[in-house]
Amino acid sequence: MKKSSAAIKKRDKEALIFRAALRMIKEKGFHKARMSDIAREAGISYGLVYHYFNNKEDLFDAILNRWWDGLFRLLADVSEGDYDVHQKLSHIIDYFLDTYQSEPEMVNIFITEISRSTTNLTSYRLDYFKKFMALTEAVIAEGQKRNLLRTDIKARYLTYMFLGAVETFLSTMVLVDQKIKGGTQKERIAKSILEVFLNGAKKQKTN
Amino acid sequence: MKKSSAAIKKRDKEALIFRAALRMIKEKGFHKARMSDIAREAGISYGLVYHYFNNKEDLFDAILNRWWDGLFRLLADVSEGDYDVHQKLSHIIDYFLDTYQSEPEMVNIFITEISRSTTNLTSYRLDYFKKFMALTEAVIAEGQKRNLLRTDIKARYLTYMFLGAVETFLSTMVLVDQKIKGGTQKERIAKSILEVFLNGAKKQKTN
Amino acid sequence: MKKSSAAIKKRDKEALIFRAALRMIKEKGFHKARMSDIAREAGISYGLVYHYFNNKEDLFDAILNRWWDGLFRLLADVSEGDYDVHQKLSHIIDYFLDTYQSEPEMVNIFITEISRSTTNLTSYRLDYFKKFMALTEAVIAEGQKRNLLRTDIKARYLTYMFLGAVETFLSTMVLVDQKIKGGTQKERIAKSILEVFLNGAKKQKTN
Amino acid sequence: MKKSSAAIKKRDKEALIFRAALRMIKEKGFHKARMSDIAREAGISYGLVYHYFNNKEDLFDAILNRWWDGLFRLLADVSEGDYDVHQKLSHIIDYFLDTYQSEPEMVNIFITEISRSTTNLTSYRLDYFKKFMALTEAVIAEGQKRNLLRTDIKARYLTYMFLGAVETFLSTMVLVDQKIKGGTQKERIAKSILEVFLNGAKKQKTN
DNA sequence: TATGAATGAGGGTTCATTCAT
DNA sequence: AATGAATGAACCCTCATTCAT
Repeated sequence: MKKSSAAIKKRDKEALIFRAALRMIKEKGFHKARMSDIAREAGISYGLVYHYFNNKEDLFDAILNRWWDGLFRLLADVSEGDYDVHQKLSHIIDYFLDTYQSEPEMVNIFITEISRSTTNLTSYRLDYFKKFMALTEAVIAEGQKRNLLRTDIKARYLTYMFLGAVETFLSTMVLVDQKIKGGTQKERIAKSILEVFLNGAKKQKTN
Repeated sequence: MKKSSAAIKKRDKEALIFRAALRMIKEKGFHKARMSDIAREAGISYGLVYHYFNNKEDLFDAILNRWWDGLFRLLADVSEGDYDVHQKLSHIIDYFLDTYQSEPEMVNIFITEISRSTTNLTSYRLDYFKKFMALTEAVIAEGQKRNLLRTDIKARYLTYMFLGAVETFLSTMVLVDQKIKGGTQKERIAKSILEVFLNGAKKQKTN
Repeated sequence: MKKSSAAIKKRDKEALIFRAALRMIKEKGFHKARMSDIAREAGISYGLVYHYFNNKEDLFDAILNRWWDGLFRLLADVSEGDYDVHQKLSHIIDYFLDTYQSEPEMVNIFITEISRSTTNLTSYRLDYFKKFMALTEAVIAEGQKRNLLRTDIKARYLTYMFLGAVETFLSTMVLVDQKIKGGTQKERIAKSILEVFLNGAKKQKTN
Repeated sequence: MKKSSAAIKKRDKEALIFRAALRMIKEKGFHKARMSDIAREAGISYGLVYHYFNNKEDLFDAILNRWWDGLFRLLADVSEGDYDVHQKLSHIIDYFLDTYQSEPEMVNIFITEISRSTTNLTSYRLDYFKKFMALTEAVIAEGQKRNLLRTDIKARYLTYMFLGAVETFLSTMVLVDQKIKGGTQKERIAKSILEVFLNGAKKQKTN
């Protein structure tokens, strides 16, 4: 009992620091977030952070791993599931928007420090990114094979279009620190992204 | 005469430092690019940088201003010009892709340090970003008014879709340091973006 | 009974830590040997070290005391014993070489951290060193008085010569972490030291 | 002119820091001597030390290199010179004693941080030490070959005896921070070392 | 203009020591 | 006795910025 309760405590403190790091890195960016900021935010002493994480880089990696783990799990679920492309893409969109609601800092960091930052980009981090692109591209390509998506445009390009749309919605919300108000707004955004991606922005003549 | 030639010299040296800063910030990011790196890259002593720019922040602002100036000029030209939406959007896409070809560092910095970075974001920098969004949105909204774009989706959302596509194409190229090979590839990318944005990714039944 | 068995246990744990400290200090030096290293080496938690030793300095002192105690006991035995100088010096040499065989860490620490280190030198530690020198000098001086050693050179200088030889043999072995292989090598070394110290390095004419 | 005078200034400041480092490392040892101590001792600001030396380790290496350079030069001179063994050994002794008079900190550091410290011992530093031993041994071995030194004891052991004597004289002086008073004391010490090393400590019967 | 020496405020990390359990 | 979480004072090093020349 003692051991497991201590283990739980250890986990808790780790999570405490983890969340404080999320907040501070979101607020100041990885570079400007000082270890002392994180410690203060977590309400603990300076040195204790180093009890739980080897160094700043490791703490950052822990955050990245959590992000990628969640995303890859979702992509695996989606890939394996028996959905058509529209549903799969819909799930992906939902995942991003849901995560943005439940863990805005996480998404913020993904957008600002991972998705677009060459600065923090070590090669293995780039690999994660490529894997993410590739998995999404696989979904798109499968849609093309099943004749659900146009084939006159490379799957890769369609992927850019799709993820670009998702990211920019998120980016803008991140940039202005916008909150998604309730489920309705989220659904409207999700629907818009999917709609335009699938059917385009052009006014149909027959409308 | 002397004066003006001195002025030209001053301009030249300023430009020299400016370009060196572009390269270094692209390579290392704003935070990790040291003033001494920039000076070395420019082939001058690092004290001299301070003759031409008050400090690192100012140097960065100079870069941002040049970027925004170019972009706003383009948007102004496009807005005032007598084009339909498709052409206007096409011009915007071309501007980004052309600039990426002629000044890849500039676009790189826009993507990594401006577009997505909350870290470097002072409020006046955010204002520039909002203005950029607003101008693009105006183009889109005008397209809706002229019945060329669907109206069941907010102009803002369509704007996100459009810019998201552009940005993600650029981002990916930036991320892997990809060069655009010749005009054909550029045209194919431009066409893809516009095509999908306007007509969607869905395979048409009657095709 | 309980008490004494507890006392024995206490002694045991103390000895455990002591030996671990010996090994780690030998390996890393006093400064670089962390309390946590010592605890890990001893197989206990690092808080526990502080139950047995007040602090790192005290732990170090415990080591020094053990060293000096052994050495002073030997010197006392030798001084009081009814040996001639040659035998006395021979015993001193043997003591060092024997200890190097049985407790190489101890000798290592003596050489690297005590004998030559002004860094770890508090004044009372210097006193020990002076006492050691003085006791050895007494042996030498007695040899001079008994007309067994030359008197045209100060006893102090002869002492330096003698101890210098012993120390350098040990130092070199310590430096390259050399093991003394068997009793023969030890005897040869001991003989060499004594021989050269007493009779010099010069080739005798009559040889 | 300007350049060379600047170069001289640079050298001067470097030497200033070098000497301050010598003093502080002598006083506190390499580990306890802080970079800030050295800067203060040199009368300059903290960061300037890093203008002249990359880091603490480099500063230490600069000291070591100066020491070994001097010593190896002496040994080369001695080896190549047309002296007999006695004179050669005499020159080596003189070098140590002279250096101790002119640069006591240097010798102190050699004794405390190099000669006996396994802590600061990287492999290339050990190599220097071995080279030093080997060069001295070569002198001794040559003496044996020319029938000037006894051959019944390994050259290596004789070398230990010789260097041990020198080092212990120096060590003791270093330990008690003793100054060599004038040339006479130095000569007496030098004579004692050589005398005892060559002819031994034993009282000659025929005296 | 131009140089690069000089400054010093940080910030990351280590580790002896204390303390609650 | 025993654990290891918690603390925080040091200490190394970086780098934007200033300044004498």
